[in-house]
This record gives sequence, structure tokens and C-alpha cells, in this order.
Amino acid sequence: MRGEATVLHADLDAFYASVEQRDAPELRGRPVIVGGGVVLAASYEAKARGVRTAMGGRQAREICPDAVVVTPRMDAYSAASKEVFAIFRDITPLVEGLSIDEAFLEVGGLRRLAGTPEQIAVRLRERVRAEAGLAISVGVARTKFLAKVASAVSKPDGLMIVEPEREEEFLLPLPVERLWGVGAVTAEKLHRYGIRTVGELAELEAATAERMLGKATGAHVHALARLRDPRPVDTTRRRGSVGSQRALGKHPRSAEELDLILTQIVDRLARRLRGGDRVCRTVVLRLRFGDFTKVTRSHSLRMPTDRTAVVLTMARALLAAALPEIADRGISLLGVSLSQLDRADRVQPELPIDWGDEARLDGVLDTLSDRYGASSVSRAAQLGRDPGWSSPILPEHE
DNA sequence: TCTGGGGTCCTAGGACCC
DNA sequence: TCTGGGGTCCTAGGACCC
Repeated sequence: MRGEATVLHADLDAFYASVEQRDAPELRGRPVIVGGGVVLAASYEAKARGVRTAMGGRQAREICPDAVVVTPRMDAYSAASKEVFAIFRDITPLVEGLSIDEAFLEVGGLRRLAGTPEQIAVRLRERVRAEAGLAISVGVARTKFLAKVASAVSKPDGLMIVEPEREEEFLLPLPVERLWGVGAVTAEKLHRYGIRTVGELAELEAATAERMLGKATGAHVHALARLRDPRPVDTTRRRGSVGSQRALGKHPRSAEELDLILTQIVDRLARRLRGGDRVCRTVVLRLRFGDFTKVTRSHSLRMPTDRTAVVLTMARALLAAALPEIADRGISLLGVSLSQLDRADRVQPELPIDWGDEARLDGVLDTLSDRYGASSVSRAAQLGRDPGWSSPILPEHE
């Protein structure tokens, strides 16, 4: 017995580009590209001409010279996403958001109240169209993975139901790239063994797949190919990290410039942290050098924090330690992410969050000095403690 | 193809503790 | 003096997703 198809995967079509076409009627029916440097999103008119997400902006304009290139309006996309998620939650409380434009909905318990999964999916699509002005594709299946593949296959503006008894017929002929977790590297490995379809992967023993791809990836994609995906729709998932980064182009940057950019990034992140009543424990500095190789440098605090000054001091110390390498190799991206997040109210009240505390900060900076050398870190510490350091973007109070 | 910005999960070695 | 095995945390890197 396989159970019923009660999981919906709802996925907005060409989301950013669709919001732009919704808000600017003159863009409707025309190829629209969102983003300049690389393509963040392309309307279906642009996709039909070969424009793809993550393609370089120059190449996209060559392929599709009459495309309208629009600067991203993240606030508008975020607002549109909230509208659509409100519709999801009005349909069922069992919503698991996957990203800004897609979610799983479990509708198994709603038969008497709202009808069959198919009827619910039809109504969901109508409501998103009518109330948010956007096209959304929906896949319905017994598992999350199958629902996700079904919505992708149904695009654009489609609805596909995978009946439990037709799952093999649906999935096995598809290319392995359709499996959730098979990207370019894994696909290439499978191709080298002559495996191109999901069915060919499913015929292997699990142990064989694990040897080819590594234990976790092998077991995971093999299970998916065998139609096994026990993960339920999980409404309790919360963001585990927040990050922000900026691409810097090619020309050299002074330490002062980098420090300003770092300050802006950290300021934004710490605000987001406090806005969500969250605290973080690990600060990760992300760097991409002139040759586009990437590294990370991180440090974990003993106590969680949401203070701009604390995070900034950590980030500055990590950056200061990397400055010699940056001077050597150039820098093309600078970013920070904050992880080991927790709810601010879960931090025990007797443990002070105020990391302005000099003694504690000294302890952390000592650790970093041991690792990266005292001179580079002491410079960051000075910056972090300098009372005059709060630039116009950092208000006195937090 | 000269490459954005936001995330998730897994692996692996070393430190440290029992 | 040399030697276990297991568990957890930290750091760094990598694959993948939208």
C-alpha cells in the first residue's frame, strides 16, 4: 500500500520577472531579464530565446537584444511572496516554505473541508492568479520529491498530479539531473558510469550508488530514484543562517574600502537578526579572490549575540587576518554569514548578551591572535573599540 | 560562459572530554 | 609510558538549490 497523493508543491513561475510584468503592463508579452551582471530571473519570453538563470548579463543581451533589463526590486518580491504564502496558510496550516517562491503543502486532512488534493490545487492556482496576479505551477504527489518534480514538469502555469500507481512510469524515464540533489558534478559522475536516467540509477544496488557518489549523496539520490522519500512536510523549519555578500569586480580595493563594505554588510545583517528576534553564535567571513577561488574564515562565540559591535569586531578581526592574502591575490567578493542562530528569547536571561564587555571580547581576540597573528588582529580590535568608529550608517543606539 | 545573492546539507580533521 | 573508543564542537571546504 502506497498511500495517497496529498502533498502539493507550489512554485511561482519565473517569479521575479513575473512580478515585474505584473507591476508594469508595458513589460507583458516582452522578454524581461531581471538583474544586470548575471541573470537573476528571465520571463518566459526571454527563456524561449535561450536566456537562462545565472547566465552572464552580456551573453544574455547578445542572445536576446530586445530584452528589457530590469534592476531587481527585492522589496517588491518579498511583499509578493508574503501575499502568496498568506494564501497557502489560508488553505492549510501545514505549509513548509522552501524559498521565496515555493512551498510544500500537506492537504491530506482536508478532504471533508476543502475537497480532494486536486480540487485544492486547482483552487490554489485560481486564488494566486486572482489575488496576487501571478502564475503558479503545482505538483501533487505522495511524497515531497515527486510533487516537486511534478510541478517542474508542469511548468509554465501548470498542474500535474502523479497518481501513486503511476509513479514509476512518471519518474524512471527522466534524466538523473531531475533528482533533487543531483547537480552538475554528481550528474557527470553518473554519466561516467553510463547512467543517464533515473531508472538506470534505480536498478543499481544502494551500496553501488554510495561507492560512486559518496555515502550520503549516494544513499539519498538512490532512495529518491527508488521512489523512497519519507520526509514529511515540516512546518517547524527555521532559517539556520543569514548572510549578505557583495561582488567587487576586478579592480584593487584598499583596506579602508573593504572595511566600509564590511561594516555595511554587518550592519544590515545585525539589523535583520534583531528584526527577527534571533541571535547568532558563529560569524563566517566569505572571500573570493581575484582568480575566483573561494575561502571562508569563521569564529564561534561562546555566547550568542545580536550586537552590531560584536559581530563587526569579529568580522574585522577575520578580515584583518586575511588582508595579506587579499593584497597578494586580489579580491572579487566579500561577504559575511551569521550561523548557529537561535531565538533571542531562548538565551538564558542570566547570561548577558552585551558583548561590549571588554573582558569577553579580549578572550575572543586572543583566540584569533593565536590563530592569525597578533599584529593583524590588534588592528581590528582597535577599530572595533574605537568610540569614534560608528559611521553614519551605524546609529548610536541599537 | 568571465561568473549574483540568498540559502541548505555533508565531510573531514583536530581539539577536547570521558 | 603507551594505549583504547566514543561523542561533541569547531573550522574549512564543497555540492547543491532557487
